[in-house]
Parts: sequence; C-alpha cells; structure tokens
Amino acid sequence: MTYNFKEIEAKWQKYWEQNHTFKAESSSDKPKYYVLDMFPYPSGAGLHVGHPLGYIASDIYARYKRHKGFNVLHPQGYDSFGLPAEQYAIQTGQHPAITTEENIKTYRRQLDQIGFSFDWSREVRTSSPDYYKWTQWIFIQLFDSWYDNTIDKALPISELVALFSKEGNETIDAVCDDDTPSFTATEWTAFSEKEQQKILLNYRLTYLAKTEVNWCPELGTVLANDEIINGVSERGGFPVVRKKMTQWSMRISAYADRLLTDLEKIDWTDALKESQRNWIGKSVGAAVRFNVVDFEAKIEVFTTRPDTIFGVSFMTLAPEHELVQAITTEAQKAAVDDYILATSKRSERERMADVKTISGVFTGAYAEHPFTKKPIPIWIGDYVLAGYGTGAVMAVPCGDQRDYDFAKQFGIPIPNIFHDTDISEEAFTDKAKTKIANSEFLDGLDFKSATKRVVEALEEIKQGEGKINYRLRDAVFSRQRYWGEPFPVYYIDGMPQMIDKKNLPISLPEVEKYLPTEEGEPPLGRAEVWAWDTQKNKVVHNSKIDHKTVFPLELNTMPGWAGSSWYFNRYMDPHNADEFVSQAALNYWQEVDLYIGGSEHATGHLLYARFWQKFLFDRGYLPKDEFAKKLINQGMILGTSAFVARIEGSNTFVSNDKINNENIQYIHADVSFVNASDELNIEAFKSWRKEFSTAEFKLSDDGSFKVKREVEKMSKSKYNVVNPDEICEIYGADALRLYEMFLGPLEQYKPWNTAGITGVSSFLKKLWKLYVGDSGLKADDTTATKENLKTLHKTIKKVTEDIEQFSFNTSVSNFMIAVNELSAQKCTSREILEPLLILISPYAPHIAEELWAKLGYESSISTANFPIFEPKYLVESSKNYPISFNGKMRFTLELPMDLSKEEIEETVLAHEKTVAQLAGRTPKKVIVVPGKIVNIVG
RNA sequence: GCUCAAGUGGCGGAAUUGGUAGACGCGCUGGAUUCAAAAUCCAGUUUCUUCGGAAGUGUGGGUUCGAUUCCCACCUUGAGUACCA
Repeated sequence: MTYNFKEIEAKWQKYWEQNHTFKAESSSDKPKYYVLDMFPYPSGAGLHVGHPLGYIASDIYARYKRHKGFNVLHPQGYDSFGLPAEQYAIQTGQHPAITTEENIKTYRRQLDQIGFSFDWSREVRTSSPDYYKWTQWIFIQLFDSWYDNTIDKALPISELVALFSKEGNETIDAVCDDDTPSFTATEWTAFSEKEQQKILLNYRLTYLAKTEVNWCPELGTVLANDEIINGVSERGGFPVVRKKMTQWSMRISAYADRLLTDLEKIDWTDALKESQRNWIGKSVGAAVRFNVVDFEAKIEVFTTRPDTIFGVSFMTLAPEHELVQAITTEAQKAAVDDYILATSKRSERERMADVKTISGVFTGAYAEHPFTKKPIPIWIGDYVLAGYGTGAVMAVPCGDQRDYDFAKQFGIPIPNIFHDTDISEEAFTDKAKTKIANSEFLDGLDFKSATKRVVEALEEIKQGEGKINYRLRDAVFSRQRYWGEPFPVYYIDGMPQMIDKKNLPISLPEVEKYLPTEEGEPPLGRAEVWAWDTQKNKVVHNSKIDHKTVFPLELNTMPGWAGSSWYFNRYMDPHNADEFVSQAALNYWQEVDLYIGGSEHATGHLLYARFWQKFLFDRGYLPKDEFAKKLINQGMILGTSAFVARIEGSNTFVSNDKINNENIQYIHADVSFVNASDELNIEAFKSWRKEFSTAEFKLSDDGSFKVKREVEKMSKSKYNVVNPDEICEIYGADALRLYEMFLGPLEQYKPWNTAGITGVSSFLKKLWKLYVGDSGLKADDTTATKENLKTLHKTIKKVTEDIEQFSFNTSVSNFMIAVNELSAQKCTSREILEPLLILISPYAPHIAEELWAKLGYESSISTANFPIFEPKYLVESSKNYPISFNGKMRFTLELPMDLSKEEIEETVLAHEKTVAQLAGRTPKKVIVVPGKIVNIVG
C-alpha cells in the first residue's frame, strides 16, 4: 500500500467537516483557549504559499491545545470590505458583493485543502449586514459617550448633559476640543437645541468636525495617518495633500495614555510595542503662552524644556499657523506671503526629503517674554510642523540644534544659559549634564528642579502649565467610498442624528456607478433610495425628503479598520441577533489567548482594536480592556524572482553568465519557467508573450540559459508567485504544512524554495513505510526496547518545548530524527508508534488520522491525549572524566538510566557535598533538569 | 539621525543554567539498484593539512578551566520611524 496523500487528505477533510470535529461549544468543563488568526481580505488573486504560514502555525497550536485537554476556539472569517473589490466594480460595473463572494469561495476552497481545524460554523464577514449591524451599533455607542479624565473612563453622554445642566462645564475635566467655550448651568439651559448639540460634538468619542485631513485626489478619498507611508498613499503610492473637510473622527487621543501604559500588561513582541509607543509619542513638558506685543493675542507653545525659558531668543510659527496673517507687519507682508506660497507648493514628500535647507521669514512682530518682558522676534519657518503640538515653538538656540541652525542662518543672537558649556559650534542638548545659568530664579538648578520651579512660576502668572503632549491624532473615520459600512446617521438641519438600534442595520443602497458624483460627493450620493423616514423608520426614496419627517442620510462610509476592530469578540457569539456578543459567551471566552498575524498592522488595526476594546470595556460591554493576551507576528514568505537579461534596445537575451559590457535590461520571467539550477525553459518563455516569440538567445557554454535570481515580496506583478494548490497537488497538504514550518523561524522573513520540499515529502513516505507494508499494517504488540523508549521520550520532550516556544521549524527536524532512528531500530511496537502519531498530528494531521484509524481507533486522533514525557528514559550516560584546571576540578557524573528525578537529585547532591567539602566551600543547591549534563565544579 | 532585530558551511537553518559548533533538510560527490531514467537505499560533505593535527560562529578586546551563548567597542545587513519642539 503506497502513501496516497490525495485520497487520505480528501477523506479526512470530509470526515472532520461531517463530524463537526472542530466545533467549539461556549461552555465546557475543560479550560478554554482562544487561538485567532488575523482574518484575510479575500483578494481576487487567491492565496499564494506565503499566506497560510501564520494559519498553519496557529492551527498547530490549536490542535496541540486540544490534545492537551483544552476547549479550543479557533475561528476564521473575512475582512471583506475593501478597495480592490470597489476598484474592480468601477472598471467592470460588477457589484463588489458579487466579486467578494466569488473571491471568498476561492479562498475557502484553498484553505480547506490545507486541512485547517477552523470552526467554520462561526465564520464572520465584515461586509455582511448581520455583522455590520453591530459595527454601526458600536459607532452609535461611541457617539453616545464622552471621556471623564477624573476617573479615566468613557461614560454615557446623558451623564454629561445632566452635569451641564447642574454645574455648567467649568468644573468638568473631560476630553474635548480646545476651542470649547465655557458656560454655566443657566447658560446651558438657555442654549437652543442645536447649540447644545454643537457643544456636545466637542465631547463625543466620535464626532463630526471640520478638520485638516489627508486627501488623496487620485483615490478620491481621505486617508488616516497610518494609511500614508512617506507622504504617499499606502495603496497605490499616490500623492496626498492636506485639506480641510468636514469628517467623522474617532477621539482615540482620549485613550492615548491607557493605550501606552497597558502595553505593559500584554505579551506582545517588543518591536511591536515599541512602534505603538512611537506612534502614540508621549512627551512630558509644559505649555507656555507668550503675549504678542501690541496685539490682543497669545501664542501658545509646547516645550519639553521649560527650564530653558530664559534662553529664548526668538519664536517660530509653522507657516500654516492661524496667527501668521494677523500679526505680520506691513513691511514684512510680501516676504511672508511669498514664503507661505513657496512652502505650500512643496509637497510633504519634498519637505521631508530636504531636511538640510534652513528657511524662514521674520514676521515683523514681537512676543513678550513672560518673565523678563523683553521683546522676542516672531519668525515663521517650515521646520515647525503645523500638525504637532500647537504649531509654534519657543526657540532656544543654545539648547536645541534646529533652533541653533536657524539662529546661525539668520544672525539671531544665541544666549547661553548653561553653566560652563561651549556652544560656539553646536547646541548643548544633554539636559542631564549641566546646570542652568543666567536665568534669574533658575540659576544653579538642574533640569529636573528647574523644570518644576519654572512650571510653578508660569502657573502663578497664568502664562502656562505642565502638559503632556501626544503625537497620536484623532483618527479620521469617513471614507468617500462605496464598499464600506454605511453610517447609521441622518441629518436634521446639518446636525447628525443616530438611527435607533432596533432599526439597524442600515444596508448599503444600490448605485448605478461606483464613482464619486459629478459634484464631488461620495458614491452614495448616486443612490436614489437613500433618505431616512423618521415616521416609518426605514430608508426611502430621496424624492421624499421634506426635512420635516424625511431626511438625507450620511453619504460617507466607514474605513477598512472599522469591521476589524471588534471581530474577535463576534466569533464568541457570531449568530446573535440581539446583542453584538452575549455576556454568557464573553464570560466564558473572555479574550483571545493567542493572536497570530503580520507586523504590518502594528500601528493600524492593532491600535484601533485596542481602542475599541477599551471603550467597550468602559461602557460595561466587555470583561477585558485588552483583547489579545499574546501576539506573534509571523514573518513573510518571500518569492525568488527570476530575471532574464536583455541587451537594451534589442530582442536578444543573454545568459546571465555571458554578460560582458552590454547595456543590460533585466526583465521578470515567470518562475515556473526556471528550474532549480536557474536554467530557463526557453520554449515556455518564448510562447509566454508575443514579443518574445522571435527573440534570440545567447546561451551559456553548457548550452543552457541562466537567469538572475533575486528575493522579493511575492506578487503577481513579479511573476514569482507559488500557488499552494500546485504544492498540494504534487506533494500533499501535510507536506506543505511541514515544509512551511521547516523553512525557518516563524517570525522571520524567508524566501520560498520549492526544491527543498522533497525533504519533508520523503519524511512522510518514510513514516508511512514504517507503519504500512505491502500486506497492510505493520504495527504490533511487541514490547518497546529501552532504545525505542529513549527515542520516543526525547522526541516528546523536544516537540513539547518547541510548540510551547513556537519553534515549529525544529519540531519538524525532531520528527525526522525520530523516524530515522525508529526505522533503524526496526521498531514496530504500538507502544511507541501511537504516542509518536499524536505528536505529529498537529503538524501533519491527515496522515496521522489515517494511521490512527488503521491502528483500529474509531475516533479522530484530534481527541487523543498528548503523550506524557518520562524523564527517566532520557538521562544520558556520558564520559566520566575528572579534569584538573588550575587546581579546580570538574566532574561529569555518569548515572544509571532508570533513576527517578528524585533519585538523581539525591545522587548529585551527595557528589556536590563531597566536592564542596574537598574544595572547602558550602554545598550549593542542586536542581536537576532532565536531558542536561550535570556539572560540579570544585 | 534615532529605535529595534540579526550576522554560524555552497544554501535554509540547529545548538539557553556557558560544556564535543555545524543537528535536520536542500544541494553536491561516490556507490548500490535499473537496459536506461525517475524513485529508493548506503556512504561522504566547515576550511586547511606534511594525515600527526591545526584553525574556525562579522571584527577587535574582556570575563571564564571552558564563550556561537555573557560584557565593552566597532563593522555590516534588515525592519520601523523621522525637522516631535
């Protein structure tokens, strides 16, 4: 009987499905364990071999935990709203829902053939109305909440309204917009309904506001900060400009501090935590307000060095700062306007690339120093960013290199306020290494006490106070797109109104085209049935709009991260029509125990999801304020691209080892045309594209044509994609699973190389041959030898450690060693083979199931208990040689194999005592770790 | 510039209380089997070597009886981030 993996794999995949083997119940006597993958966006290209890497790892862990007696939740679903389906719809007119449905089918088929232990009965799709009903509901909850700084918690907006009518807003410490006016309780009650609503928008955790946004004209939509890389859009690489627009925003800044400090309580990688810390960007310092001379205005700055306030010799505003126009003097107006125009013409990208050039213009205005009352010239310069802090800095050239360079450039004085330092060449920035001088009441103080002293002084004269500043901005939540969640919002007199929970979901309307309207409205502006009837509580035709009972609906949709910010909770109770997830399910599953996914989501998805989790926790809907205890980032599997060399301007190709001095242009060739020795199949290449059919080839000496290889991201456009379907067809799913793990450490980036798969493939064949001969099953009831047992227990120990440490690559090696050893020992004993099969089954479940069944078991191997490691088989006898080094002695003990752990410890301790006595020291405590060599140095 | 991670054969990579460096696999070499090929099996495969050995984990130092492992400095590569006041 040969190893027919195709038949076996199909058989067991069907068996698991029919027997609901991996269905998780939300109650059990067993302890729970929740293993989650980042759900995929179902793209039209289908899966390549890189995609399943993380899924295989999580599947191994989930199967392992089941063997260990846990009730495991291991779900999967689709992040199915997104740009590609919409762009395809724009091109072809096909509804994105249809495209998405087709892509999901392909994904499902591809995932199924790999043999994952997903509980598909819990599948979620973010684009399904049953799901986004609850995304809309969460949005309403956010709208209905404000953030109380005194107890660090989100509360219902009704409580804020109650406070306003009792005591106004002076006494309330809440997160709100800076320009919120103060009012008393009487004033509040006197406000019109609309005025009240406007004020409340300043407090709500999602709010509508005219804000400066990142507008991408090419994509026709706004983008969040994390969707922009190096000044261009993450998707497509299009330029992004700043623009003021009325948009929905999420007040994530309210949670900045908790998002930062709570990183300490979760087991995520340091690299990932670090990038979240950078993104949040906390700086401790002070706000200082400078009066403008002869002008009714104050300029507020943020500084981390308030101790250097006596070193201020000028101020710099960002060119976009709102006071610039007002304070500029007549004489300087032309120069300032020119400068602003020149800056605005430069793209973000240019500005970032060109850090060296120092530019700026004097406004002609002066500010007044809060203590010395001396005038300070106010400049504008593009090294000050409008988007950070207040968009204005107090420049201390002696203590900041950028201020220093600016002062040098424009001949501004550089007063030194540091004791005993040299600032003739550069600024002195090491705050810990000096004391303050020439600074009146701060003289002689160090950084810490000077800061404390000056903040007190500023507060006294009401010109400033201690402040913590965050880089994290509120997240823009509107997208001018079709294929996203509609907002459950309609407008009365320009003010947003929420639709009641019982009328959700508000489903996406039909449109005839998926483009923005001619007037520049989002695609939903094309919908004809898109108005809200407050009497009938349903969506009606636009012609019914009368602004009395029927009102226009919001035209924007939610961004891609809306649906992915809470899906892990929905898996706990995916079909609940009355709640986003029931308390019973939450009480049982609590949180994700292990989350596996790519590190590219470090500052996007993973930050937003933590934010929503904390918010829903505050409002009492969730039991935990962090959603994932442990997180692992799997590395990417890269493709090995093949390049053919063409002589520029001709149709002649040169073998890569035959290139002389020609001007060469490298062209991607499909990797399927190239063999393991980097030789091109010329015929296949010629018939690939019409233009190559007449091409000429300068061959290598041995008659072959060599290509150049390079490792790149796997992508269709680079013709280096390897499809898992092919691998399953030729080698089987178990081989694919083993090989993906065998390639290298999970977290590492590594290139795919199909040639190496023969190693794991022949391992599977050997395993099969060890059990199954020509006449059927070979396993029997012979007693296992000590050698057999040693091999088994060594493997149990190593594999258990490997899995616990997510070191799946070494496990595969350990299986190979075990099978090689057992083959050499001609071991056919069931006593050994059964536990070995259970060990292997998380990695190669199909072959393990088949052999398990052949051994006569009726149940699935997935329910078997993980074998127990017995250290006594592992104690190695080793060479016994005392060696003398400079009078010190080292002993390696030789111990009999069948001692228990306690006996070993006793023996070792006895030796330690003897040696210690001889060496004249006190005996140390002895801890024996199985499989380790025991050393005693005397 | 800053932060983090990593440097081991021809290649992917093993090696954690500091204890025989190179496990396992690919590739390569030789052999068996075959009319032949594929497949399979066996042996070898860090480098140098006068065949006794010697050197060797990016470089230079240090700690230690003993360092791929710990410490210091430097070099290289990768990732993230960037005029953050």
